[in-house]
Amino acid sequence: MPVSGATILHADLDAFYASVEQLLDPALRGRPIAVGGRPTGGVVLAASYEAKAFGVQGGMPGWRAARLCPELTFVRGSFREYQRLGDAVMTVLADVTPLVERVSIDEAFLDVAGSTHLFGAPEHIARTIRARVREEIGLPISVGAARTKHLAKIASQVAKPDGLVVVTPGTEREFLDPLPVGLIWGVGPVHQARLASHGITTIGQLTATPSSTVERLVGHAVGHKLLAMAHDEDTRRVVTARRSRSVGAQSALGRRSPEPELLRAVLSHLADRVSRRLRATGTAGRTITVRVRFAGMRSVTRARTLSQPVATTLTLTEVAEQLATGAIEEAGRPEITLLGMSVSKLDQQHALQLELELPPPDPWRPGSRTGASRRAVDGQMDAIRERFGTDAVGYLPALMRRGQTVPDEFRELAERELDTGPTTRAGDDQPSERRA
DNA sequence: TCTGGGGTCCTAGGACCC
DNA sequence: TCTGGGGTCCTAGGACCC
Repeated sequence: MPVSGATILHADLDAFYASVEQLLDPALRGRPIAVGGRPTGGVVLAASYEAKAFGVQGGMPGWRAARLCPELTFVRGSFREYQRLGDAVMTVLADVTPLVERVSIDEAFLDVAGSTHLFGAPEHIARTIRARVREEIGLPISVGAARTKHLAKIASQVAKPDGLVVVTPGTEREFLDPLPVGLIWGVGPVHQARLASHGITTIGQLTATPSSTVERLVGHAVGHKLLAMAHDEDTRRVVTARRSRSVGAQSALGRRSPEPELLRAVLSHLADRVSRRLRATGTAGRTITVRVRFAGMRSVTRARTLSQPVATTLTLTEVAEQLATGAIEEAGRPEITLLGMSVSKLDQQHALQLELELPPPDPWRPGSRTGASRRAVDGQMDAIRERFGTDAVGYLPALMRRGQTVPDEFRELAERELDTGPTTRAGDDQPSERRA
């Protein structure tokens, strides 16, 4: 039985966006580059390893990156290429096993327990993957192999850049103990600082700490999960399809006065994006959440749960507008820098049957319509886009466009598929006591 | 001269029901 | 005369991940 081998792989492309840019433009190879952002502002989405050597990181404001690395080259993202090449890598992975769990555009778990008789030991499979991605696609990819997802993920992080780390069963403790707690999935800067305040900086120290202490520091659930990970008790399996629990969209605006026209324009646009994705999968949701960020980075959320699932652009817009207006009034009408909305408590029934005659929040508004005519509007939009393309019609007036900081291609890239397929797991056809 | 956009999960308090 | 306990749902905020 190959069940005790290091049969879970985690494959993670190195500095993905930046590596693609260096692949596409040889003049950028070997140089510190940032994808996204500007020397004066914006946000760096990804940094090449040459840039990381200066301390430049993804998520960092552009002006700070430029200060850290004066010779940094800023490049605009080639988002369509990221999608294409990311998909190509996943195709290589799928040649090894059908049990591939894509976590993001550039990262996936594989369960190769059933593939060893065809392709050899996990370590050999990992080498093959790395060689093929390098030769056929031209990108560096790191791979970790271990008994569990958590350990495989840590191994791939340790392997970076462009490496392979196999955690041989039986050597887990000596591998984990000296590593920093920040490598544990779910330990971010805040928890790391709290643990450090009690002298806990390595995974080994964490395992030696009483659970009551850990839970006091980071909370009950997080503490429990964290200790399970530190003790190498990860039982998660590789899942090939997973349903989303929410669908959302947001947009940074720069500093803007919260005029009703602006709110209406932005929220219509966001509702259109969300509604389109809900419709595409026959989903609707009962809870609508709005986020408003004010100048100074303080942000608030307001939510409302309806008795019926909704999905139409108009209904989402109206509810979101009420929530946002309320939150802004409560705050004393300061300038706003971001608006976002999300729909949750999703219902998998076909959205067409829902939202039958939901009373409009404001029956006196001229734009109010019955459920049927709300759906008809969305259907017409879909038809036009089908024929003439996504940009042929939309809710994005010039009023809002001047705040746009990120190209639409990036938004599309960030959207996760709302997978409706059955959830498949590695090992479903095997005895369930395969793992403790 | 200040920070994107897509998500997940947890916590704590309150409302409400039995 | 003021008193129980459990369960569920909702809301708002926060930490975290890619």
